[in-house]
Amino acid sequence: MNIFNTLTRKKERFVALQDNHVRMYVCGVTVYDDCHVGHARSAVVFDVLSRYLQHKGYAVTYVRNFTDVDDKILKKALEEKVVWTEIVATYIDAYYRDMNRLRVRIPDVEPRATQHMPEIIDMIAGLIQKGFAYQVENDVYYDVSAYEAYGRLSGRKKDEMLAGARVEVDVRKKDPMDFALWKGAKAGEPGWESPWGLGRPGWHIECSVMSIKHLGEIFDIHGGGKDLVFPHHENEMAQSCAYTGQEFSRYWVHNGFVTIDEEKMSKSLGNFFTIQEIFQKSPWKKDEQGKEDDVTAEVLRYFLLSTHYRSDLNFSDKALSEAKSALDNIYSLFERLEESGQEDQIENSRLLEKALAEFSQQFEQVMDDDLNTPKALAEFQRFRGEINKWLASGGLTSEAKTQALESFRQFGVPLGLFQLSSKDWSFSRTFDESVTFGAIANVSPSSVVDSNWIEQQIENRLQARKRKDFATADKIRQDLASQGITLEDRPDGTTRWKR
RNA sequence: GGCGCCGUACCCAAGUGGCUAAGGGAGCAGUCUGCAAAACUGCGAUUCAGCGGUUCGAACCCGCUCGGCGCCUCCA
Repeated sequence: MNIFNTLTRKKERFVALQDNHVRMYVCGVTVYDDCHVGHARSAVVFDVLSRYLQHKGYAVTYVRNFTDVDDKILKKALEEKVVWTEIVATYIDAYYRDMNRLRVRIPDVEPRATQHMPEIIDMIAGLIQKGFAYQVENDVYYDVSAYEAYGRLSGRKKDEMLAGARVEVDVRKKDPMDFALWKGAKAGEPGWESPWGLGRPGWHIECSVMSIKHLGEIFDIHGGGKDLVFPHHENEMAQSCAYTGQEFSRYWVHNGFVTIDEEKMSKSLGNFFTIQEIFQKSPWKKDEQGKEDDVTAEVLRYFLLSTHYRSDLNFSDKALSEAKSALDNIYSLFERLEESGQEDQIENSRLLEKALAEFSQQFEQVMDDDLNTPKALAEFQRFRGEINKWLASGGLTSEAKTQALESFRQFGVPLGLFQLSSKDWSFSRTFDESVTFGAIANVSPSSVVDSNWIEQQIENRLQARKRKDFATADKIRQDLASQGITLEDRPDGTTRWKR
């Protein structure tokens, strides 16, 4: 497959370092707050990358870290007046909760900075020894002037960046671009024993240490959001290459932002939605059995994959409901494919086989092209259209239907889509257009009109229809409609309602 | 100030040198239905922000202009 490499700024043919084994490292999160949709995107994108590599037959070793000691965590602990480790525990739990709901697979290794202190200290000591780092009081800095390739990943030159640097420069640093490898502990801060006194690692060093430890000095893929390109990944690469004297990651993969009104979703702008609140406010919630999140997760994943991973993606209620509508079509096809077929429709069934071969070939081709998930979804939709036409013109054999359904499920696996039962999906149709993820806080739509009363009205209407008293039946429908409730009569005689 | 990305139908979004410019949403029409809803079918850009250039040929390459965004500071 081909993948866009930030390092070379072009699509490159992906060749694994070792036969069919792919080693990938993705920067996870700093656990000091709930994750928002931007984090969800990154998680889903790399989830799909790892799934697709597996689909292609690679064995994948996927490492994703937790940054579990850092300034933001300590700040949060002070604000909340709790021990910093409690902040870490709380948000790691929250992270797992969100990732599970999004059906993001758990990586093979999830290392934490605090569990790698001896290795971190070793690497820093090694960098000092090789002349790439220097100590100032209780801090250690990486010396960018000792590493001439600095700026290679992000495509910038040290001098050019200086012009616009808006940061207050620590005068003790040799070069303003030098960054901390080790930070001496100030009073009240946690610290680990080191040759430079009590302290904690700088942000970038942990990823170098943990990727090298778990994947080796050279590995295949290093990923993250595009905001990590500079300075995080630039620094990681500089210190790793300086330390090992070799290449570090061979392919650097970065996903685009999630935006709100075309502006980057971020904590500082305050324009973010947490994954948790998306699920809580979801209009597609079901009330029973803990399955309530499946539909929302499916919608969110479809939405996140409907734009190419390197482009920015604008988040809105409208975009989510469009994803829901697109999925409705797929799942309603599933319902029809689950019904028994017409055994004499051999010709259509033969055409289906041909279309299926073409679909699977197209799917791989577009996914091979830098993980073109929007096009992959378009291929699914196109295939759906073809099947519908055969279904409308005579039908398909039961065998063909089963085969078609299984293809959707099989090729849905790399995307983490199309795995729900059509039944679970169809009973989720409770979309309420008045629900706005941002505006409506804790108003449950069902609190407006009592559902028991609605059920009673539906029963009354059913009786009226049985007597062929359509005037009464229609009046009941209209009354409900005036309160924003739509009724839907099913072929099996039951009536479904939605607000 | 430096570096970079983007601008495709009413909306979202693929396509990045040559077959009819994918797909989804919305809309409209039809099928189905007691009526509806849902679903299904059909319709929909002579045109790709604007201008100029390269080329036998450009939405795709080059230049300029306009508009939007990002990184250079913690950030997925």
